[in-house]
Amino acid sequence: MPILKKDKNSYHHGNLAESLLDAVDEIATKFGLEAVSLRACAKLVGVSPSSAFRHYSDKRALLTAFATRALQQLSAKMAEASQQAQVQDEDAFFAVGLSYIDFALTKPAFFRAMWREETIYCNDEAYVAATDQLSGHLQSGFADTIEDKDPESFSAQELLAWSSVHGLAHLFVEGPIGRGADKAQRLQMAGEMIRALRPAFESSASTS
Amino acid sequence: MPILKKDKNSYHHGNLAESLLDAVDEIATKFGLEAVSLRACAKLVGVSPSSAFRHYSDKRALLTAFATRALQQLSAKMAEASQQAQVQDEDAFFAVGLSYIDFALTKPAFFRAMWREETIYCNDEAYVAATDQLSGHLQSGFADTIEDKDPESFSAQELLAWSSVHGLAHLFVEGPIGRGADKAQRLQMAGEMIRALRPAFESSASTS
DNA sequence: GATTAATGTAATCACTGTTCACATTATCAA
DNA sequence: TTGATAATGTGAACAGTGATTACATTAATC
Repeated sequence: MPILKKDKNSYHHGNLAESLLDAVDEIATKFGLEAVSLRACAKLVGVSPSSAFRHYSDKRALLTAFATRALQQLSAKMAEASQQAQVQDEDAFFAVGLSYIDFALTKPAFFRAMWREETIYCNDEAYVAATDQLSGHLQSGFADTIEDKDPESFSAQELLAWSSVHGLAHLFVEGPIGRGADKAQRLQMAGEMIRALRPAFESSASTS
Repeated sequence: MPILKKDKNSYHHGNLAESLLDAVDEIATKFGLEAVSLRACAKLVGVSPSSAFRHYSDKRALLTAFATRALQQLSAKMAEASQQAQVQDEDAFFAVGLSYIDFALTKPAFFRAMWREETIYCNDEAYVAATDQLSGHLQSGFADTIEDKDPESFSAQELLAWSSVHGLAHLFVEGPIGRGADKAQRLQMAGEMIRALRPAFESSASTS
């Protein structure tokens, strides 16, 4: 279990950088991403507001670290889904895509934090690495042959795969789609959408 | 031309509600959506900060109105693209989808403002109407038969159409895709993605 | 022309991110 | 062990934020 609140009698916290991320997690989950403030995080951890700046140059840097952690969590879920699908000899992309959307539905505040150029430092080394890892999981789930491919280049079909899954996830979280539906129904919709995508992948000779 | 700055000698502005939206437009375009503050808007219009609250109950209400206006602008672009495609006997969905992505690339701050549940009142009547109109344009561009359909229900293919186009637009604006590319190159990528989507629409009997 | 509603203002509030001088503690060489 | 130094946390301050309130000015209406 992570240290969140500081021992009141000790001057040093011991693990403040991590604990601040946990605080962002907790506040964002409970009250939304907009409710995350440095001061609220510091109070939750039991530390003065200014201490945060010893570990993060900015609020933006803190949110960047949080986004990076969220991306890694999503990557782990996708890897798990992919592995499980291969064991059970099921469609790997279906499983990976569904886990992507499931994550967005389960942790909407995390999903929001991941993709926000104005609130994070999107050229941060760790953040970029995390997005690369993510796209790698999608690509390998999509066509499980390629591994060492240039993460910058996407084929039209790979672009389509990521875009459609990401788009539905985002429309669920921020848009008008699926407003009246619960999570199970939304996952059902997602499954049908991914299935409808299959014909686009089978005729591999369609792209010039 | 819209009234932005108030006549300095007159007490009343005359068109403050609209002008505040123009101010949001200008600031968001120049300095990003995060830079939009009520006070900055008021200053730009030449009016005291508190006057904004006579026209908008909230900052959130102002941003809701702005998002609504942006949605209407996007709808207009899509309608135009659809019409032009039909005149030239081209693929309507291709044109509509491309114009969706083009809008996101041209006015990223507007696109950001549209989809942000925590910063707008997403149950606002006008906002909901604007999203309905938007989805209608996508549906009619996708299959130009349906018109009076329930905007709440999407077929798997319609879901796929919106999600993929929206997803790529969002990944361009907030994500790591197309970082090194300029606008023309990104539109090229978008065109290829939409083309790759076609096989999913041709076999209409694929859905149960 | 007087009354009333609409609209803009100034002062003020709690809260935010951020900085800086300072306090406390950990680390490590002598 | 001691003492120097780096690391880490604190308290007080700053300007900027959204929001509220009592008040000022103007437009609309009868």
